[in-house]
Amino acid sequence: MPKQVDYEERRRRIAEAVCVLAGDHGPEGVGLRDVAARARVSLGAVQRCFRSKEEMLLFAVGHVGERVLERVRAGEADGGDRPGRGGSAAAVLERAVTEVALLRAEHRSEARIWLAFVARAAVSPPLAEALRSSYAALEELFVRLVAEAATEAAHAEGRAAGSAAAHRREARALIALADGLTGHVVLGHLTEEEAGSTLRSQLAALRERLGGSAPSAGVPDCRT
Amino acid sequence: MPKQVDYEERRRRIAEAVCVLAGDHGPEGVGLRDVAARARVSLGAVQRCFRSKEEMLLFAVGHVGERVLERVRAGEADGGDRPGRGGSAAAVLERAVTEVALLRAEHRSEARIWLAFVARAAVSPPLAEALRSSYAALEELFVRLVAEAATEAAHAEGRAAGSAAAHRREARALIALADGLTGHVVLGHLTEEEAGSTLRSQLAALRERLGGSAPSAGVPDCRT
DNA sequence: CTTTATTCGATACGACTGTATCGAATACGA
DNA sequence: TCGTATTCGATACAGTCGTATCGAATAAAG
Repeated sequence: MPKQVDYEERRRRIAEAVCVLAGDHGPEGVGLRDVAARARVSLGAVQRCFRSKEEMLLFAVGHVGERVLERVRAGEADGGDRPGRGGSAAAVLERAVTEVALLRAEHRSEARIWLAFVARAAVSPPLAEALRSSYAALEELFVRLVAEAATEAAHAEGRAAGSAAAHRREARALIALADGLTGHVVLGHLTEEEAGSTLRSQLAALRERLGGSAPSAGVPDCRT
Repeated sequence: MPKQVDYEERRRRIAEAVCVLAGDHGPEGVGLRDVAARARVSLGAVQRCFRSKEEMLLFAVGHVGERVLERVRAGEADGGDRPGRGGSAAAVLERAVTEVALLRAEHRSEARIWLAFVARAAVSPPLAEALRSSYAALEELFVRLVAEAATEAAHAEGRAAGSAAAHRREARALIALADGLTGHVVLGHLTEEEAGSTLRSQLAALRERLGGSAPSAGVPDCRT
């Protein structure tokens, strides 16, 4: 038998290279040769790892999606384990949506890649399918977070939490808002701070809503 | 002199062809030859109209942006002229944001194009500049609409309208929400109806917020 | 050591791409 | 009517793309 290689590790490394290049030139702008050079492997190696370019891009977008979802879950665990500390359900939700929005400069590259892949998905059905499953998982996670925040708020004020349908609508709105803000920051229409402020103000409004009909005098509204 | 042609008309026709093709294969996927064939002109004619492909794409995205903004303004005029009818400021705002979200199936192509161009703008600075100016205009328009809706609601309840900064934040959130929903519909993660419902429920929440701190018992919440 | 299955890097190929060039056709000004 | 400036469509060109192919190198099995 020939020299045995760790294909998984290699695929990951190639995916990493794809991400870097796709962030700089868009998914269509990356060539297999550039990827190979960036990943320090030969063109043939790339070809043996992925049957086609499309398959490579598919793997790469899954890679990014997993990383983001992983960070979201990590933030959930940090705040959710000790529900008495500063990590209330509302705080966990805020951290999650901030993570998804990819506002921080260090994640700007991921934001560009994600945006580019979403756009390309409008053309490539298999890519669309991959992204749909990512969003489906994200939505379920957010529905749960919203519901938890709602019961928390409702319990504090002695009211009933909203319906599951309402929670789902709020979750969808949050994800869409985060995605939209991501695009606006990548575009340069909004700065990182402006987008963050917008996001936080909407979260504050959501908290008020979830608490029941009581307007709640002292909600900390974030000015900017 | 040679046969004189209407360049403006030709550029528009070419831009139309670019839009159709870019909607199907993405902006990178359109070739000058395909554009020429679609617009029923020769390759040379396209080259004479636009110095380069980039310039052509720039013109095309401006074309789309103008069409959308035009529709938004048209909806504004329809509802704003008679502020006693069903066209309250809030209704005008709703129509505007719905138009921007490009949810209707007949505008799906425009939605795909816009998404693709936003993604490409992350790579092409001149394209980003063009889109930024489009968003800047859109934001000013929405700030105005939100402010009008706020004064309307505040007057009805005898309270003071919010600050200009608050209105701007709401406007930005609305645009981002609309953009995010556009993407989710194009992707197939949400149906047109789901996105519309999400949008309307957020608008209802915004109306409550703008009315002052009174929770207002009978706001028509739209279930889905 | 020999055999054999597998991976290696390189190179070849055909199909595009955007751009440049060019002679013919055209229609106005003199 | 002649001259000329301009537009026309076609073709040439250099480059890149993704993919296919191929002999050499490699390492486990017999």
